[in-house]
Amino acid sequence: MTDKSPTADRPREHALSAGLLARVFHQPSLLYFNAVAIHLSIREAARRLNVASSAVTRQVAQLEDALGITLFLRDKRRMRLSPAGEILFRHSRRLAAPMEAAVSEIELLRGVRAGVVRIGTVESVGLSFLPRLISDFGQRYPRLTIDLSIISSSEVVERLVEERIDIGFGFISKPPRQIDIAYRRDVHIGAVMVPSHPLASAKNLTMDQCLDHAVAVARPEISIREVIEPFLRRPGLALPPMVEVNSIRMLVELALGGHYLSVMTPIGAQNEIADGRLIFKPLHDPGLPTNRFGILVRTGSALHLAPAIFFDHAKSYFDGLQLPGAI
Amino acid sequence: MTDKSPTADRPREHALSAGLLARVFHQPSLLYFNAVAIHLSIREAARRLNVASSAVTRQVAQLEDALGITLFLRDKRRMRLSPAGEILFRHSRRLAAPMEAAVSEIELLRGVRAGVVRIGTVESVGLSFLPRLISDFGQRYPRLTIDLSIISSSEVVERLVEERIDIGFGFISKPPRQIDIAYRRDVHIGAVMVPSHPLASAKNLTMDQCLDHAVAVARPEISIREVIEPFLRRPGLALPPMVEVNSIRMLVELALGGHYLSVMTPIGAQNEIADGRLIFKPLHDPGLPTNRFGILVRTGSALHLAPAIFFDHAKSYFDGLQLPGAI
DNA sequence: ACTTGCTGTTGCCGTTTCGGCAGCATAGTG
DNA sequence: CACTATGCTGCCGAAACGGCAACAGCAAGT
Repeated sequence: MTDKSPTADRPREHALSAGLLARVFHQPSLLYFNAVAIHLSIREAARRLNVASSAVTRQVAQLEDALGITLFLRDKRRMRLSPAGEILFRHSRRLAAPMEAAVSEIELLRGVRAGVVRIGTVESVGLSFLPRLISDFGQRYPRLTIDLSIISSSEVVERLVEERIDIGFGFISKPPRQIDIAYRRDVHIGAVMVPSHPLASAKNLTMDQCLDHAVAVARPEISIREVIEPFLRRPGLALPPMVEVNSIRMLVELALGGHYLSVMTPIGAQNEIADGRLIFKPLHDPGLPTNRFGILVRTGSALHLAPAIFFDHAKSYFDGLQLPGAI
Repeated sequence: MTDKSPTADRPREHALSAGLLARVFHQPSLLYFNAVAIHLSIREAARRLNVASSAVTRQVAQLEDALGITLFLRDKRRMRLSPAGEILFRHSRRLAAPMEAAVSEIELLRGVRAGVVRIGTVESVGLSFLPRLISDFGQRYPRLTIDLSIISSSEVVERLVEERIDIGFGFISKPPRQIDIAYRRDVHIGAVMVPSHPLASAKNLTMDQCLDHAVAVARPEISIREVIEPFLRRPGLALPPMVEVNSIRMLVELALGGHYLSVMTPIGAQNEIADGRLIFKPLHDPGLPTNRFGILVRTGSALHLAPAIFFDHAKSYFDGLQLPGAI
């Protein structure tokens, strides 16, 4: 009797071959049709399939009857695909991939098959979302290795182009041609501060108001800085003392200290925002763009199985996430 | 007995439904698995499938045995998909499309189904390649209507963006974001002239040499003109008398006249080149780009069936074509 | 012209698979 | 407690599959 415990499987003595998968999923008439289409001979197809030629003849005829379509032209001793047969043959080639992909993914799931996903992420995403995402994923796919690098946005792009990572997480608004933002969420830029900050109750907060106070911002090598740079100005007035740091985590800590107001997205501070220790107020400066969070892959080339599964997993994860500050 | 004449079909009294196609192509175990995955109940799946629940139970169990995988978790009276079952279920959704597409295309082929392809093309391609291409296509798909417009390259792009045509043929090197060059061939730009022209025996012909003679070129609204414009210069010397026309056909006629040398690609003159009345000599000016011939579609949105089939047909046609002047 | 070897198809039959019916054990609901 | 629902199993008849033998017709070799 079958074992009913979760994820218990029914061990097979042999791996699942493409031929066996075909027999499991598809009708013999389709299999025999494909074999005849390949060999253009009933007898040769029968030999390859290890069945009698009469079985092949009957199955093909039954398929033609069922569809009401002539699939082969019988020309003396030769079989030729009819135009309709060519069409069916061409489309039926697309049936193998889903089933083989399903089985491969199931084997990954069961730990029968191993794999590696190489990830590059900016710190704010890496420290906030990926731990949970990767933990969920690792439990589900125990034989998968995850190779994670916390790097800058520009280095995410660089490593993707150089094929040193498979998937990138970062804030990039204009990637190079070789990179595709396969998933994107736009997030407001704003001020993160303690609830007791003087600006905590301000309506329609602007950068100019922020600059009346001590401000912490990211250094130029962090991509958000490029976005807010044009707004770090106040004509005719001196800028306040600012702290420039190269860590979003440090911006959060500075805001927690109470003295500084940190200019950032809420990503990286969502825990503190959720439990009330910090608040996030979007900036309303005209022309201030949102920050574009994205999951990045290389353009064109299909992901290998493990990174593809991880990508789907990450996409579903973020789809179901109430991203703070999201539009 | 079946009619063996070419393209004779076996008429059916009813159209082919998705359900019937599923039964024709796929094993009942997969069909019943999918039904249970949808309804999470053996009895409900059985009702929808119009079979006994025992049949469903057995087919699902046989699939699990065949694959060596547990697909459902039986929780008292409830069925839940196992992780492996979720994977198979997700991938099996991709099986319907190829078979339904095959049947739809076959119905187009048989004239059971009608369709329209709206095409926009530049004159040079429209008059030279498309007549044969469309003739072949029309014979194969008798119920398809082809709506052809001969327009400028820029208008090809414009009409694609406005969804007034489905497929465009033209020379565009930098399409807007909404347009994809789904197929491209690069073609040399050069001089078309009669064999008796003084430059007919020139080696490594340049624009400067051409400008020693009477030259015919395209007007600015034809895209090739933009490409060659920077080369229509000779510092310190006067330009020769030039004819500017808005018809590639006219360029060919002018070249045939013997007096003019026409600056163009060989597309539009390939018949005259093939039979020796004209010759084509590529220009060797440093920095002169090739001209990019392309089949254009709208980015992202999938083509409807008829345009998709026409696109495949056109692609195969050009793949098998010895395009004169091609790189 | 004859012979041999190949093709696809058809008749017949045994085996395998499918699915219905009846009944079982168990869980949920009134 | 009674009733209704679930998934599963034993048994059996029907349907489908495929093998064997033979056929008709075509191609190639002698």
